[in-house]
Amino acid sequence: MAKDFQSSKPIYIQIADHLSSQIVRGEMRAGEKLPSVREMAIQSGVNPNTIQRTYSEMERMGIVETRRGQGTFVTENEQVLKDLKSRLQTDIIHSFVQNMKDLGYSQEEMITGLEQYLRREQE
Amino acid sequence: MAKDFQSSKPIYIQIADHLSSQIVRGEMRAGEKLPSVREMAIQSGVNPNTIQRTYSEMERMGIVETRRGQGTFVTENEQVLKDLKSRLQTDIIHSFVQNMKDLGYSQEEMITGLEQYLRREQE
Amino acid sequence: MAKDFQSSKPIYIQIADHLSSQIVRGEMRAGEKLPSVREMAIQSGVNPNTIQRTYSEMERMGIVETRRGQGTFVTENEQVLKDLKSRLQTDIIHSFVQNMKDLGYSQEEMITGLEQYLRREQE
Amino acid sequence: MAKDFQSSKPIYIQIADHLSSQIVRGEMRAGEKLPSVREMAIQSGVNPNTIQRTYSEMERMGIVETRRGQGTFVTENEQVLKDLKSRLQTDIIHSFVQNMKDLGYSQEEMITGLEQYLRREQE
DNA sequence: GTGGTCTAGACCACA
DNA sequence: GTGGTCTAGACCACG
Repeated sequence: MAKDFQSSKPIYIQIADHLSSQIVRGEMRAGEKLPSVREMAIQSGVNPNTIQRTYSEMERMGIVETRRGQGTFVTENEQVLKDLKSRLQTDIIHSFVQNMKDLGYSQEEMITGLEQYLRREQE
Repeated sequence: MAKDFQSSKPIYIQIADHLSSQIVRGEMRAGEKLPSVREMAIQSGVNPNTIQRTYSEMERMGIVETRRGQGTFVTENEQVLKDLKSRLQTDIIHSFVQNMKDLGYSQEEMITGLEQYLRREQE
Repeated sequence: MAKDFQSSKPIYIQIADHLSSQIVRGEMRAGEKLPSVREMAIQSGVNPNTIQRTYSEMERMGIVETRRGQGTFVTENEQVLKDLKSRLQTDIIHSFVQNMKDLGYSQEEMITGLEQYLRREQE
Repeated sequence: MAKDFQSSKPIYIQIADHLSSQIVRGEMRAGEKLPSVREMAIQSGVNPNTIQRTYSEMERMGIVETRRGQGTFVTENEQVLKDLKSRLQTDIIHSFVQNMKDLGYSQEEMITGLEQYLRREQE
């Protein structure tokens, strides 16, 4: 049972994001079966309806396919997964740059700021 | 009237973020008076309650001070503003690094990814 | 209270279809406010959650926009409504033609079959 | 193995519809033997239970008859097959007219719309 | 007041 | 067993 959700985002989105990360990182392969709605609900310590919603959302995005009576599977369309990864990456970078720009940082400052942060983190 | 809010974040937060950016960038100076709630509401095309909430939130963070009968002012405590800028910057970098890590990127990939993005943007 | 739903399709889809028809037929105009979730739930004799789902689905399709704390409105993007109407019409005709073809009917037979049906209906 | 089922309809219905079309079009004649459940399952790449259900459904509608130990056969009652065809046709036309009416089209517009669609298709 | 999320528990169709 | 729908009732953030 893992119940560490931040209150800001909906739980069903947080779980979807988490699963998407796993898929994008290759921890779950194309065609692989996801835990059943009920099982995942127990694992995550939430109501099955919430997982249902997670899976629906992911299906809507094409990340996952459901086969009736069989379960939910990572899409076998590798192109979708590739696109997903690059889209996610671009979104993250884009919002980073946007936010830094709003704060008045130049492009150089963004890079040095990031490098400093990473150096500090390594210690 | 400017009504271009993205649906994801609460409007009162979006406005607070926008004002904070202006202050941090130095477009609004310490001690400067902000528009009245009513005026700001008209400018933004938004319900005065929403602006009220924006100002309350910013006061809670120590960014602005309200003086009864006079209005709302950017804090004159320069230290707070400095801290604000560095905190905002750290938050942005932190969430960037976290998100990229979730996608499976290494520290080097984060930097090169950012550099590529910026290079592409310049063209 | 109106509870005449066919069992085959999900209720939330049937309601969405019904609302879409009304919008497409011009009975609801662009920008017009839909009944609140709770009110619509009472009108339709279903649970508010079901209407919630109806509205979400319609928003996903771009037919409707929700403004926080204000309600749900028919989109003001007239182009979307035009496209919707033509898409719905094409879909209907397409599946009609496909089904008739599967039964072995020629194009002429489809038209005469339809004309006969309509003539019979008028009496 | 043919696994191209649209997700909306149950698979066993899709197969039943497909078989019914073949029978109505005369590709399968009265009294002809259908593939065994097991064989059909392999052909369709589907669970035998699903085919079983298809055949049951078709027997319920009087389209096929199962003879113990021999298999499943298209009914030899030609009247049933005639009725089936006309019933299927009427159903298709009926739902077409109903749907078009819901969209606000007049009878004339239904016919011209259909004619236009067919003309476009021919090119 | 509005829409959005979540839980609990139930029932159904499908494979 | 699987996913999908629905109800009942609750709580929350937003405007």
